[in-house]
Amino acid sequence: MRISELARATDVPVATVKYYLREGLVPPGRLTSSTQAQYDDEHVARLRLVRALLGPARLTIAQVRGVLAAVDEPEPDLFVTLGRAQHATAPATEAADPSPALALIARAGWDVDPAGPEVAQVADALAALDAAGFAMPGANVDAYLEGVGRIAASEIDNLPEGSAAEAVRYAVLGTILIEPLLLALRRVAHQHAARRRLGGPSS
Amino acid sequence: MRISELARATDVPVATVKYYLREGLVPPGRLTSSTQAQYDDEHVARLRLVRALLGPARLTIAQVRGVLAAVDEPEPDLFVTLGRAQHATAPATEAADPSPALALIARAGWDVDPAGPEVAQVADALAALDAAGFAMPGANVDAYLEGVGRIAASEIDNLPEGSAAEAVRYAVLGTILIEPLLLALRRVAHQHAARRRLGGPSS
DNA sequence: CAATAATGGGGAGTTGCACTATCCAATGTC
DNA sequence: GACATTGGATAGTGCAACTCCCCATTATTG
Repeated sequence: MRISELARATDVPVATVKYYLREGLVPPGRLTSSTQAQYDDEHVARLRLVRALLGPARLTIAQVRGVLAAVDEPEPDLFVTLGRAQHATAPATEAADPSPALALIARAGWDVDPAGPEVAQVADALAALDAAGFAMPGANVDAYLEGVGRIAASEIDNLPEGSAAEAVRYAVLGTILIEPLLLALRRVAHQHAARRRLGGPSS
Repeated sequence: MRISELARATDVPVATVKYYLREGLVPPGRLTSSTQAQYDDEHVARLRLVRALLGPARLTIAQVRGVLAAVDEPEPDLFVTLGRAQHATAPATEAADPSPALALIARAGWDVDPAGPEVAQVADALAALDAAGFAMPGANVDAYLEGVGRIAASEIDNLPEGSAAEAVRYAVLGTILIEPLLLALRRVAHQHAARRRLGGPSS
């Protein structure tokens, strides 16, 4: 298919497709002449993925580039690849004090790299809560650790068995793309729980 | 304190404080003359809150305005207030098909307003996953519902008992400010679970 | 086969947002 | 009384993500 068909198939303006091509988010088509290139279903899929990462997942162009690089990498080591994708999506951290984060993680009994960017993100999140003057009710902490632990365990358990590349794709994209769903579900669950406790209008 | 002290206390440039005043995110100080106003600790707290919402929580100025309006409202009905804050932070939804979202919610057994913005957000998130060509392993769905349900139930159970205003503040801010923490914790939990299953390097 | 439309490629312009800089007259401070 | 600071307002900046436009070269069509 030509670029205009690719654009129509994904509902993305042609100019924007060209922009993504320039930015290297979508691989170039197969040139059949100096003014013609062929695109296929993989380009369609890639373009949709880019849109999802830029839209709902709210990544920047540079972050998308990093994530795609990690996915495209035929790296056999899932650990290394996941780490690279994490690093690509991690916002510039400003080195908050990691000790509260480490205390949390110790409480959960998780075995992780204390110096990794994931821990730094937790540290940042805790620092931001603190700076905003928001004291987290201690009773919620265990719920957070258990709920999140349950989710993450299931996700890792259900990684596709097949190729390493497929597992990488699932791990990287699942981490990022599922985030909006989890947050939205939490809000729905809030509504349900609030109704139970506060007796809001029943449906 | 004067504006320069307020700025120093919160580590926000004076020009930016003025900007927030103009935008109505921070209430004006008490004028003592035409070129002097007094600010107090509440202004400091408010300013820090605004920074947290604009920074880690990634809200826009307009969204912050909406959230603060909900928090400031002496509305006794927590339901109405939470709904208003949700609406303020909800990105412009483009009306995805709600049936997959409703199926999910039915599976969880939650009693919620099927036409509310929360459900629409779930619908959008599911549509985005679909558009990106990412098929969620079905086995994870229950983990998502259980994990999120556990978290939300704890949060609602632990709302402060005191004044309605305080409960509103906790509910609104907790919903928004905790999000980065949950996502960061999930990534840490991933690392832990991945180590268990894949035998990554142990710490 | 001539006229029209579309393409790849690339530079420049636009939009939206969150600031940031500058100005000014009126005050506060030393 | 000299100098810095303030509140208030307007204009400008920087960045990210597009979007527009141009051009020489094909493709398509009547």
